[in-house]
Amino acid sequence: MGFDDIIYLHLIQIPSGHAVSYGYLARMAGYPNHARQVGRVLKHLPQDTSLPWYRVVNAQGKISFEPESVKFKEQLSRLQAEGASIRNNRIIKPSFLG
DNA sequence: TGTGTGACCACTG
DNA sequence: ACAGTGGCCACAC
Repeated sequence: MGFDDIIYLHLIQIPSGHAVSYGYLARMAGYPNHARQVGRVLKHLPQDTSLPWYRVVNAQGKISFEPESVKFKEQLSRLQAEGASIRNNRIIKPSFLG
């Protein structure tokens, strides 16, 4: 079980309609200070993955893609489709940030 | 071995 | 609220 696998296991625990931060997911998996590595893992997921990568945002509650990018729009629409509460480009509750 | 990079974060002014 | 800064850690050259 490598770091990536641990992250996957915790990633799939995030309930629909919720979002967590990279740092929260890292701590959740037992790796404090590894927020950047979580970002690296998600970046390398295949395009057709079934994992809920879009439920991970940064500690400010914002999507970590350029607002005009395709990925940004996909993440936003997926979150909206699940009923995540979003105000002013920020993911609000229900979510676990920090 | 050294260096630059990044889907990050906390702190500061 | 926002930008700058320093810290963080794995990975690719």
